[in-house]
Amino acid sequence: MRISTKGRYALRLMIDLAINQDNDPVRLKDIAERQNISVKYLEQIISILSKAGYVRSIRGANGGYQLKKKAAEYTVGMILRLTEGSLAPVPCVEDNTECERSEDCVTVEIWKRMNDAINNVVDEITLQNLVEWQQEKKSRKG
Amino acid sequence: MRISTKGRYALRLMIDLAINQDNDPVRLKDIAERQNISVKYLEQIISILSKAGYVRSIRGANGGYQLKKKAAEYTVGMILRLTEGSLAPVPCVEDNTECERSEDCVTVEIWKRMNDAINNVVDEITLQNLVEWQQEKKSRKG
DNA sequence: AGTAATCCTAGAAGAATTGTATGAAATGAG
DNA sequence: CTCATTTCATACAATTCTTCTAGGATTACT
Repeated sequence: MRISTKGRYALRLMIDLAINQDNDPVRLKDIAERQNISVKYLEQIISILSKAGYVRSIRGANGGYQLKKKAAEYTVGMILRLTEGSLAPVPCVEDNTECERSEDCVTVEIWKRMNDAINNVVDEITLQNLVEWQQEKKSRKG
Repeated sequence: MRISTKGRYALRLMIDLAINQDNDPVRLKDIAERQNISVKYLEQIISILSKAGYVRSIRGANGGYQLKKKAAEYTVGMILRLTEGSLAPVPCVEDNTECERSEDCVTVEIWKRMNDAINNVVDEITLQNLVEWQQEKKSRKG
């Protein structure tokens, strides 16, 4: 049960955007270097974030990306669900689609609790939290 | 981030074994019918459980499988981890293998919390709990 | 001996993951 | 206007994972 690189890279991308959010838009090229991810793969990932309206893109020379809203307004859950598709351990707990075995199914109680536990974590952590953790870590190091 | 059929079937298999645990060993054929899973796939799954010592197998005619221990002694976590491989959202939190980015990594905090949350759920639910839930459900249904 | 069960290994079809590759479109700079 | 730089769009390819199916070997009860 793994989070894929897509979701993990999306998080790092968003953190990078949040940290390097000055006046100028941030180029994918720079993010790619800092995060050690290929530009081409990042393009695909940010395209998802862009279509969802999470980031603003500026095309052409001196172009790049910016967060649309403040870092505190993005939760980890929003970002992961968007890029990963779903965080539910089984399909039936994410959209309450009943399966044909639901009459006899006891395991669904496991998945519900698991789902709640996961959501509790990812919906409570914001991008802002991550930025602060990053800065604390940096200051302790340096 | 899904639990695969392997893990889900393993759970249903173990629940079925726990419920139909009388004197006689339970045949895969019967479990397959009750759970609507192919015998051949069940063979592979129970082989994992058997090698781990979770079930006892009796070969030959009138053979089948039995739980080795009491249902209360198996947690959902034990069964899922065995069959799924790992429940950790990323590799680095399951065995504390440091990745080369750990110096700068803030997302690891997310994965740690997620991991703890998941483990909290699966390690607290026992096979016995599931059996009881099943029976309650059945009695409510009539 | 025959039947019914587990045991073992191989493999196959399809989907998901993790990217690359190619080029088009937009835009600022000179 | 042209060039360099950047985003945008789409295709596809290699690898792994998932989800089984198949065939036969082994064991043991009757």
